Amino acid sequence: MDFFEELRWRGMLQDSTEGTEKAFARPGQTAYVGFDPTAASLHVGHLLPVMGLVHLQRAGHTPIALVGGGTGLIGDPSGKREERKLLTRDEVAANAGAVRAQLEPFLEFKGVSNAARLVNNLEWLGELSMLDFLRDVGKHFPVNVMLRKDSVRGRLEGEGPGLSYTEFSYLLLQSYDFLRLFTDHGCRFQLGGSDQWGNITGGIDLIRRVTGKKAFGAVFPLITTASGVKFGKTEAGAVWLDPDRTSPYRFYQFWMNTDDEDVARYLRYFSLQPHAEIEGLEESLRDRPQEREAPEALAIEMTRRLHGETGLARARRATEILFGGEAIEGLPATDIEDIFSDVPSSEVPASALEGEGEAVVALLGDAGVTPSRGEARRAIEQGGIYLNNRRLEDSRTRITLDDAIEGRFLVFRRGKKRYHLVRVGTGGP
RNA sequence: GGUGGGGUACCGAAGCGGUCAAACGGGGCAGACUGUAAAUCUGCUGGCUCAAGCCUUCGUAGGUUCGAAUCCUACCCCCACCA
Repeated sequence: MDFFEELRWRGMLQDSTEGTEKAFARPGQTAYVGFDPTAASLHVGHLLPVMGLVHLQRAGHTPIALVGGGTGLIGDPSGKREERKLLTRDEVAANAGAVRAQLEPFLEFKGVSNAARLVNNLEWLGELSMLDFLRDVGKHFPVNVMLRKDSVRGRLEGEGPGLSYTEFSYLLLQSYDFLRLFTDHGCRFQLGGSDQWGNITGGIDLIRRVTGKKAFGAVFPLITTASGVKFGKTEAGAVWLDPDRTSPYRFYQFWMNTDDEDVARYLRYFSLQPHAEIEGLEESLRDRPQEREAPEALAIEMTRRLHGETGLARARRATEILFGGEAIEGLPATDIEDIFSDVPSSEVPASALEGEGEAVVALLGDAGVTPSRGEARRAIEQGGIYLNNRRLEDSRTRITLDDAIEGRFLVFRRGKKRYHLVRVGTGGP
């Protein structure tokens, strides 16, 4: 199965420019995707273009991941309603380094003939002189055409502050990137999210005007969720690839919690299992959804790929304890420490729990389990708070050292699955 | 620049001198049901408090009044039509 058929089977092809499929039919093509380092970590929303590169490489082509160390300094107006604040050079450089590391688990960067390459557009954009740029690149961009791009038009017609000259210029920079990759790396293809269509065709036009040659582009669909929430968002915020921001446990849980309606689509997007395997999971989802094979397989595969066997094992272990309904009191404190290392935690001095102890609502409010003491009281009265997996019955309960497991940990749970670990301090104020 | 209409809690939107912490809808949280799903149903949804109650909130700053989200003054910001 060639690259294009693969994308189609996976529902990953939103649109492509004319002739793209035919051009890809020849082996040994090179294609790129750009990632602007606007944050210190990629998040799951970036994963679809990443998977695009993965499938590209598996089909024998050469992927280039372009890190936008230069374009990240400018800011892409595509899909944005408002002008964004500029990041500093240091921020962008730091972010660019992180992006690079996060792509490693997905792509083969060495040891194969079609090894992935990683380039940073700061290499050429950084030394580009304004006058050269305007003469060599700007001359090829009719402003009337630029004004018709959705990314620009949306900002001009919409309400709000419009669009700065800086962001208006973004299209030229990304187009120039494509031109450079075309000439320097023989890269004829650019892939990206559907919001990148305008930028990609801009590059194709530039390549044609400058070199007279043809380049191609294809875009992936916007990932939707059945609940209408933006893909990759949870109550806790974005789901990051960086384990310091989103622990392997929570990353695993994110996939586990995927709506039934979305699981099949996500499997096709993200799973590298054989097609038959994926189809089998789809069948399982359809015929015996209560067994939850499909979301579990998805969670396992994604967590293993990003965080390795160790990360997966920890996530699984914590999941078993946290959702297996086991009594927490029987566990040794050392296990608790390990299992709950991924869960939000706070600390309380042992002295506060001596004697009369502390009112549970004060503890919950101060620890951030609930936003306020009042809400802690309400939650308890509604049966929504658990201590060491046992429901609290009375909002006037006081917590003493006796409640702590081995005198060290209090495991609170809000609702079905939001845990919080309170460590009992060894002393001090 | 002229004329008219607005700015209410997370969002939308009622209220137009006291009974307003503020209707209603959405969102959020919890409970029941389940499969760590969806849908549905129920409850809660400013803070402190066991509670009575107290404190903060209706664009901003003043004022009138026993009492203001509601009336007056100034200011800021939005929207519509006109120029």
